[in-house]
Amino acid sequence: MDKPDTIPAGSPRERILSVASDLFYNQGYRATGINEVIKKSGVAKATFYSHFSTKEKLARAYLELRSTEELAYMDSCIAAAKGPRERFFSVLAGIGPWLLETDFRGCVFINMASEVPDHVSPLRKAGEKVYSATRLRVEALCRELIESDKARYGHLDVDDLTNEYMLIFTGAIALAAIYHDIFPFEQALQTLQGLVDANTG
Amino acid sequence: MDKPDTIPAGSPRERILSVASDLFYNQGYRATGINEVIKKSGVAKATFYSHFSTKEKLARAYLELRSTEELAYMDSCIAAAKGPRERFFSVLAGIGPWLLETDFRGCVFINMASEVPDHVSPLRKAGEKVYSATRLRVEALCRELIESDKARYGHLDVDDLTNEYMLIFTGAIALAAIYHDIFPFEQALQTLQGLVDANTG
DNA sequence: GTCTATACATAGATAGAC
DNA sequence: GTCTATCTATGTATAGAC
Repeated sequence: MDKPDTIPAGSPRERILSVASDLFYNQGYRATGINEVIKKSGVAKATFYSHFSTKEKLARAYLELRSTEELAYMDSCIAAAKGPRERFFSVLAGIGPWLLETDFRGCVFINMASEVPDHVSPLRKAGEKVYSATRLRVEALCRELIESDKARYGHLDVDDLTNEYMLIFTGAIALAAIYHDIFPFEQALQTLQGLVDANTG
Repeated sequence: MDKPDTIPAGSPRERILSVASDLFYNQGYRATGINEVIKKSGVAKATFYSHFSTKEKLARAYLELRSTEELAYMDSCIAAAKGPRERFFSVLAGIGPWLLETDFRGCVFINMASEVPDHVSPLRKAGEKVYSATRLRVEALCRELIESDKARYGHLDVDDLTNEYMLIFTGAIALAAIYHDIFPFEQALQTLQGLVDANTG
């Protein structure tokens, strides 16, 4: 079960992080033991502890890695989209494939936060940072959309739209995890369309 | 730390459940040991195991208890509200005080799901049930609102509005946990108002 | 870097005396 | 129901030989 039959490539540190990232996310932080990480990484115990002196340090590196990866993925989704309207939807649209890939395991940072009682722990702050960084991107896209067509989107408020976007975005991830299904994501896309297509009287 | 200095009242089973409910929610499911529950409940080990043969059984009872409590709270919020419009907002409005009480620890069921890898576990199904039950209530309130004033709300679709409500509702709880702050809840209320007050052209 | 051994605590769970 | 003792596994972490 925890034999190193498939050891990932790379340096010891990369292997450890890769394995930990997988296990922490897919079976939970506290459910994952250091020994399991060590065995599946194919490193020696001393090697592990030379790179990560405590489990919490490893968890920090895990969250750091995921932050980088997820923001990079988000940026790639934005970059691939053409025009203000498609770009606007791209952040939310991007989580569709991601939900399928991750088998609806939910948000890395919300999941970690639920296992960390101390609300000033660095393990909780990581989530705050990622959501703030996400919000910055969404806000820019909202502004871009509104200014791209004042006649059509001029009635919308950047801050309000950004808030709504973040709520729907986060809600879709959480509900998809609860229902283990893609439908909340589709509802979210539909809702977002309704928000920008509704006219004020 | 785990001494029974404040043992709750009631039968052994009630005491165990009460303590477990507190600990599972506030410090996490896997972070909470059976021994800790036993000590803080002020029961003997054999007594504990006579009521709950495994930790998972205790977790099921915990989720059952929380389901009942939360739906009852929701119903009381609805019942206390006057008129279709206030009733419509009451479900979302009710989580404001709840967020403060729980110190933004997030959703009981999402938190548990994040610690349970097996997506067919009963511990995950409990969350699905509660969200479905919540959705039923929200749907009824949406229908009630729309039919209460066809001129004002007649352009709204019950299913769409319900979907949006659930996304915003869930997103607010998750974001409040991430930010450890009430502001996502306030944004959610504002968003919900915008949804029902916007006119179609 | 590798390996084995081992520390010490705690996990979930059981047994037996009262 | 109570109590203490104990089992076995696993947790995090350290030490020492190679």
